[in-house]
Amino acid sequence: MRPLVHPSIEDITVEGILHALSDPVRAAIYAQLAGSASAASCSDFLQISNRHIPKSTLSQHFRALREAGLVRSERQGVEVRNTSRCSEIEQRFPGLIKAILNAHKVQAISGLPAKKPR
Amino acid sequence: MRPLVHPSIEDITVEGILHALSDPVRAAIYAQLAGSASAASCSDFLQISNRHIPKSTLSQHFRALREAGLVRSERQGVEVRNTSRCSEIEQRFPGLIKAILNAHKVQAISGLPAKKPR
DNA sequence: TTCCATAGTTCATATGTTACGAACTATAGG
DNA sequence: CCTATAGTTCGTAACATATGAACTATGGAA
Repeated sequence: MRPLVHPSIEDITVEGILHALSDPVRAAIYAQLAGSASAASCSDFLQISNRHIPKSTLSQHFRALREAGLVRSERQGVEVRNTSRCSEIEQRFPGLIKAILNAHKVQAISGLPAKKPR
Repeated sequence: MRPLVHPSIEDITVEGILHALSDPVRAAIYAQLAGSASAASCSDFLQISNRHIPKSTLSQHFRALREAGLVRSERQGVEVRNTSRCSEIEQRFPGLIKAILNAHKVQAISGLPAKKPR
């Protein structure tokens, strides 16, 4: 099995970041990771998605995030802990991640059903 | 021939924007349009690219930008003038476009070849 | 009006990318 | 060594993209 490979900070591209986060599943995973600042395993998201996303697909999504340089994955015992590389990316592309996460938040709020007046 | 179709501002999604701008050609076109604030035709970019990009491909790129809600295209005589919808998007997703364009600029300066993500 | 040039779109298709079940690998704990 | 858990890899079907060829739209000239 190949070792988990990560791009160095200078090999991270805007195109790669945008492509990775243009998928709603990956955006949700990344928002979770970046928001909580704590590591999370692949199977944590299997639970969150209520097992609607096959684990092979989830594994590929994590690989995409990893290869775009968005997350760092490290094996810890039987599972793989993923942490966001947001502080590194913030250094290279200031404001980018914050703007994208905020936009996703705005969109989530706007998509909510209008509240019925009482 | 179908009329040029544009999403209304509330139908524009972050995913759509990120996907559209994750392509280096589209990102370059959009940066040009957003930067100059003036309209530009499809064939202007044919010139700029030194005809290395086929016009059918360019046409599809403009369609992608249009359908993502990033540009507005209007026929004016024989050509189609494209303008950036950045002020509308700024209202819906504050700071998003600026952060992305700035990140592309940072990357261009850092000298990395704009590689297309898989 | 007919013809032509320019600008762009659409179509067919070849090539590339993604999703997901099945089979596999890795690790920990009996 | 056996089993369970966590995740990866592989094969392939479904979907997406790039591009040449054919088409449409518009304006101007003959």
